[in-house]
Amino acid sequence: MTLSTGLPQGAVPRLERPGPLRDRVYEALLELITTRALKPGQHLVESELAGHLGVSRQPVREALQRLSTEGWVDLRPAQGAFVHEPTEEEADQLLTVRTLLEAEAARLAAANAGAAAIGALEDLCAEGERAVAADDVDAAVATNARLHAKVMELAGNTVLAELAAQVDRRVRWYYTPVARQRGRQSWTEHRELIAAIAERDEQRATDVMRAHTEHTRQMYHDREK
Amino acid sequence: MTLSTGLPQGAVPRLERPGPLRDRVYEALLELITTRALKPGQHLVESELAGHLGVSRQPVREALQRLSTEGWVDLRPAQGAFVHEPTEEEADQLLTVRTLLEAEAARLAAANAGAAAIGALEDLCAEGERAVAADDVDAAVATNARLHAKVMELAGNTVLAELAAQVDRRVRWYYTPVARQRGRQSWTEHRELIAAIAERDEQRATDVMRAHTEHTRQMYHDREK
DNA sequence: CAATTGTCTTTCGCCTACAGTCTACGGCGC
DNA sequence: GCGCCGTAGACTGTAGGCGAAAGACAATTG
Repeated sequence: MTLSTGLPQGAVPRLERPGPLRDRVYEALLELITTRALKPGQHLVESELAGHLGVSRQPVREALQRLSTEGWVDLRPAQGAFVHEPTEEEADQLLTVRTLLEAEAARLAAANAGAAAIGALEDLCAEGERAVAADDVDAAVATNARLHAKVMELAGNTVLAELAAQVDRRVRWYYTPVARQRGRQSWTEHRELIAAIAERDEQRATDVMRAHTEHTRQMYHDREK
Repeated sequence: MTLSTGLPQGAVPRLERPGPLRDRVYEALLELITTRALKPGQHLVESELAGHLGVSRQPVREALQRLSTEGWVDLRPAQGAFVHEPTEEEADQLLTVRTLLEAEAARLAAANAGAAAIGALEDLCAEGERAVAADDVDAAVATNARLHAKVMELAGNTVLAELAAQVDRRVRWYYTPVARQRGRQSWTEHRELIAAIAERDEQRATDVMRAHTEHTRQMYHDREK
């Protein structure tokens, strides 16, 4: 389809605006937290962050509040923001929820997936296996995230996807030390999941995904032994 | 136990502070939205709201952003906040997620519940049945919410509870016209649920809760026919 | 020496002011 | 009469400032 100008639809890159400052601050802070540059329990002072990022306090405040609602920081009244400190119990609860959401996504994906989608999944899986074979842990982790995201996309449930995205991100934060260790087995499980989806076997897809995330939990509990 | 002043511990009601202004604005706006005083699609102008509530724009902005992350309003850049407009598809997706979360809560509740807790559930159920018998729809709806909240509490998973609370609230918003109609059958299902929990039958508790919320969905789809 | 109290610093919560951007409307040319 | 452009208004986005509450520390008193 073309516009009245004769230009193809997506040709003009909509001249990217910097976008709302608060969003960029949000992403910057989230990056700092997930990378452990800001440590759990640390007191985040608005004026410091503002100065450090070269903006005013207002966008920082708004970013912090959003981070608070999403569970990344705790906002103690009249005292400020502190990077949230994960507890054993919370990590476990998060993983329970994640298992639930991902399993449902797998089920829906199995119900909805078309041939093209399954091909895309297999491509991602192959990419991940290559990364593992090459001992490129970062690439493997990244591809893992993309694979799960793709499954979620195939589920076709926006609400579910948004919840899962948040939960997933936090789970990854808690479990980063663990995740790096269990690269290999993870991908054989992925293969099985894709097979189940390809066969449109909802029950099996659910079970496989449930087992998959449960393995992560087991790994976590066995971690420092 | 007494303090050195001789005052009993809980006697001083900790003199409740008005709490952060942004939170009160948040609750006020949420109330206005859920009661339909602010209609879906309506443009919310910060300065208007601020003037109307007798505060400055800042707390209003912060409240709006929080409402945005929780899906109550849509925040279009450089244009402002608009009350979110529910779609068929979204309502359905939300209900799917709710089913999922509530079913899991029921399962966990069945696994954890003690005798005292089950008694509390039965009390709530009786209260609800009385409300239905008296045709007090508002009380029945309120008790319904408390019952579900109690089950969620028994599940003992904070993360799950928080997610469910948000989803539940939005579902109630979408389905308020429907919910009022299906008072009676709802409570017989509640009885069944409590029985399953009392017997610590996780599978049955899950199934009952799933069927329970699924009935709500059916009712919704049949609504305007 | 311990408990308490007064003060002091730090930081937040909120308000006001200014700049940027989008929308709507009226005038102008075709 | 129709469409385009320019301008004005309105609202949001960002910045900076003031008052107040919470915590820390030291001086004081029993």
